[in-house]
Amino acid sequence: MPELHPLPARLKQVRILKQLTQQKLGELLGLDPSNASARMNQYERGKHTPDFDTLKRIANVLDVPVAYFYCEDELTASILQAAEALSEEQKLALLVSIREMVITEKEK
Amino acid sequence: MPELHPLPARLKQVRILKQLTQQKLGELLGLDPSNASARMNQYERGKHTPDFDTLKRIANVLDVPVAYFYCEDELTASILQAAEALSEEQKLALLVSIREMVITEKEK
DNA sequence: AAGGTATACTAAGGATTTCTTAGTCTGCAA
DNA sequence: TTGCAGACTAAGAAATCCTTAGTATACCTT
Repeated sequence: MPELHPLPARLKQVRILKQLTQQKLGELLGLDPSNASARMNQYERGKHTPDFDTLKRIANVLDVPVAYFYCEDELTASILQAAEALSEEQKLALLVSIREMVITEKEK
Repeated sequence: MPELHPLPARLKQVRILKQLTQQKLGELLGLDPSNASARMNQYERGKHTPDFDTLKRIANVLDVPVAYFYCEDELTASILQAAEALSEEQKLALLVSIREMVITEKEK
């Protein structure tokens, strides 16, 4: 099994949502305009994987956390993205409530 | 700025928590025992970054989601790890409640 | 229909990074 | 002080990514 990387699908989805072309997105990251399209296409088709620095810039431009591109299920990806907007305090409260949910489920 | 990769710190933390040596963890992933220690050390010191397949096997052995290694703050990493134990239904409920939290915060 | 344009996509080689090998270094216990 | 476990590293071999130079596809416009 060659384990499928979640990045290509997530990248495409968010890029389309933000109405950017592969070329334009690449330029916004600061890639050389002469190869921005080629590189972004390679990432989006899963041909190659960006290094962390590039990944971070992609995440910044698309306004999602870096970890978003590594979420293996859709729902977890959405949770992560939504949680980004929370304050530290709210995140802590969230963590506590998730742990309660887990305990509650076990008791069933 | 060379953007710091979150993986080294997270990897070390979970490995220690599970009381594994770099060598032993590498072997559990299926790395060649003759270089398991060297490779795990390189990942943990941030000298090199594992490819997705290796990352996935590390995540499996340590029982955390792959995205955990890409979370840039501690709290978000914990949220992600905790959320793993939830059912699809519970995740959906969680997503809804996060979105409510965001709206509530805005109203202040 | 033909030509133009925008976007997506790709092969191939040079550039860069990782993996393997063969160790050294550090701390601690006998 | 010797031995051992665990952490760590340099350097070359091997693998992967980046750059170049395009082709492919869909959709307009004339």
